[in-house]
Amino acid sequence: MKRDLSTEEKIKAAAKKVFMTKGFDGCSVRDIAKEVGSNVALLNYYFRSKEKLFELIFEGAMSDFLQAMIAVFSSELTLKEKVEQLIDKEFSFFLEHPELPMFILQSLHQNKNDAPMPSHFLKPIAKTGIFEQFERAKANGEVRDISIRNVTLLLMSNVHYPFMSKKLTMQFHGISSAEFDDDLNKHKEIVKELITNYLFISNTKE
Amino acid sequence: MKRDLSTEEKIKAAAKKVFMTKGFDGCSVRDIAKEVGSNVALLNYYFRSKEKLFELIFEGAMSDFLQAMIAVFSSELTLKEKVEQLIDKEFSFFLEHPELPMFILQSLHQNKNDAPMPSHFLKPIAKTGIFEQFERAKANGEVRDISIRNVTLLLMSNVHYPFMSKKLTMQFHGISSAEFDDDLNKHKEIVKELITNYLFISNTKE
DNA sequence: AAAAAAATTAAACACTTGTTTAAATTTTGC
DNA sequence: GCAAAATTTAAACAAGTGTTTAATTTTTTT
Repeated sequence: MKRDLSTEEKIKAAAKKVFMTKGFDGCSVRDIAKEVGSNVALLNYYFRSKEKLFELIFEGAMSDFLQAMIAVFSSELTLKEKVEQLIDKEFSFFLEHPELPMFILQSLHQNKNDAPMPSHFLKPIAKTGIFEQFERAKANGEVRDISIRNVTLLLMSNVHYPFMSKKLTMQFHGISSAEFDDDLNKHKEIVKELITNYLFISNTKE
Repeated sequence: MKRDLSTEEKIKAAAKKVFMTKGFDGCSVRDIAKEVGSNVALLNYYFRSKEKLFELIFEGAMSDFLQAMIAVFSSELTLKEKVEQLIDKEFSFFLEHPELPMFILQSLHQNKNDAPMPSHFLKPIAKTGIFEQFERAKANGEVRDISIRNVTLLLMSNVHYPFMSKKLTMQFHGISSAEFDDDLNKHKEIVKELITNYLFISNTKE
């Protein structure tokens, strides 16, 4: 019946690596097969088609993408602490998966099928109660009058973009990868101060 | 000798449209030929290859990308005014060319040839004297102690990312395109206040 | 150990890819 | 008006695409 499970996993790992770096259109199934050290038929044996394999990888990436967010929001911290932790956690997460923001946005940008984002990605976030906590803090006057959507946009811009723009920024300033990583660390601290100063009217805890 | 010039321009326009929306890997030369209403051989007659045509489009896009920046920096304004104007101008520019940030970053991300950014893109910026103006303001105590590179990263993050993340954000919050555009406008004002407040040290506060 | 099931392979499928060729058409210079 | 040049076209090219087929090897079950 069942044999070594690792073949299927090996294909997924190879597909993830190749899709992430080259994108769906930028690679062939033979690229992935070569990465596995096997042949193309095996890919379709386990995963029906290139597209199905991609969707699987994409959903996994999307899940990773949101995992850090959910972890922070689920904790028992004040809103300000959560914002600070979120920025810290996301930065360290993306330092280990720097291609993720680009992969997600690029995939959504040119998705042939306009399939909406599965709601099971959003529910866990709503379930953390972060939105209610935010509205409460706003009503209490702890937080500036700003929509949660604009807060999200602010956070995502400052946390995701730097990892997407590494090549552009390095070339723009003529700096090395190491120098860019230094800038990234400074950026993290700047963003933390910048956003908390802007959002939170006083230091009083919730 | 020479005939109607517009054929070459029509091909460039079609190529720009197709490359922008689908990316280099995501389209075929026949897609572009169909957009022109002609056949594939004509593309290579004018532009040798798909790659050469793409490079042309990319350089043009890159030039557009920096044009607003240069225009603002060349003016005779204070640093604070320049920052505010830059944000305004970039937002209205990208409202008309919303695919540009994604196209630039995606193209740089998976450029097979690791050709560096041509220096003739950067010289015009340096030539505006904006860097010197910034260092002077820092020495005068008008501006916080922060590197120009971090200021750039801050500005680009908050100005470019929103346009790249439209699909993600719309799906994330379940909002319409019009609602997103509203958020975008609010974001612009938020970013202006956020960044100027952070960067520029007021006399009273000191 | 034999039979059945699962996993893996090489080869072929039909189709698309970027590019080139050579012929046809249009424009230009005289 | 005519030849030369420039433009446009259809067709072909070899190589690459995702997928399928059928045969082979390996594993599991009996």
